[in-house]
Amino acid sequence: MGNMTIGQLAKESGVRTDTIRYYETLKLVEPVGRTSAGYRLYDTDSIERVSFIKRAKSLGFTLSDISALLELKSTQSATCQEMLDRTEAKIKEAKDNVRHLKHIHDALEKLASACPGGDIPLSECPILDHLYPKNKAKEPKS
Amino acid sequence: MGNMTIGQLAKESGVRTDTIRYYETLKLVEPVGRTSAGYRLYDTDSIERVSFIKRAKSLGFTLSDISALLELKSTQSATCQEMLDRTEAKIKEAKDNVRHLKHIHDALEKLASACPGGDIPLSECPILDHLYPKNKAKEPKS
DNA sequence: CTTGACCTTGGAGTATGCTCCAAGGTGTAG
DNA sequence: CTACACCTTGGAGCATACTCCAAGGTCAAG
Repeated sequence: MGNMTIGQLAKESGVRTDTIRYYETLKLVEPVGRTSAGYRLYDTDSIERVSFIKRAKSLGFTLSDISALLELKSTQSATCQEMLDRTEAKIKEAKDNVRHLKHIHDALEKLASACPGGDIPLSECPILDHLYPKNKAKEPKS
Repeated sequence: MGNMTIGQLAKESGVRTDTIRYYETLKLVEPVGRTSAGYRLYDTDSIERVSFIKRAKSLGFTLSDISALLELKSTQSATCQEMLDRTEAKIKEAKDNVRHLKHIHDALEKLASACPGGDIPLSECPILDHLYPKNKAKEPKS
């Protein structure tokens, strides 16, 4: 086997040739061989492997995570539990990120709802005043 | 005014001196003057300004956004509406990010719930099979 | 006068995941 | 034989927001 050049693998997997070569430097993919001229050769398994990287990435796994997953996969004694553990760690990460972003979102919403918008001068904007509270610092109630 | 060195400003604002100098290269802060020896001098306004950057950053504004906000702030004719617009753009960004992360989260949850975990060999793991579906490709039902 | 904490500048390094480039070799169609 | 598309390598660049370093000047205490 070894019926595909890097360009063809790129087309099949939807990943650029440069990216595939970059993945090779990270030992995520390896050509199955080389032509006499030095061209990398790949087979259908390579497509699966590159597609796997793509899918895992879309689920939030970093290339470093993926490297670990591929190592795990090639370990004879590896169990489902280990895969589940990694997945759950990623779920926790996603949850934490969602929580953080929601916090930001809510704070922004709160600010926005306090702002009347329109042609009111910026110096009286409650959003800006919250962020940069030096405006109208003190102004006796007289 | 100009009663503070960069180290004191750092302490007051909770931002490192290096970071303040970095912000200076981006024109986000400027010392109000220099000593005869060339030391940067700041005043209490500088604390407000650096604190503003810190707060805006915590709400998801990038340094580039913040640069634009500061420019807006120094514009005479600026209105509340412009601040509100920027805030709402950030809200949309946050929403989009939350949506994306939730999507990832849900996909991961779904995978995790299909996985029994335990000592089952990885070759039979439904998570891995989803990501790298070459396992047990075909196996007649015999 | 020395020590030590502070300040200066310019530039390099970190992390992530590519993306692009130059200079050259290869392979195929007409 | 000549295009032209493809392949090779090594290395640089991008974006973001710092962070650290070296080599040197400054300042206050003892």
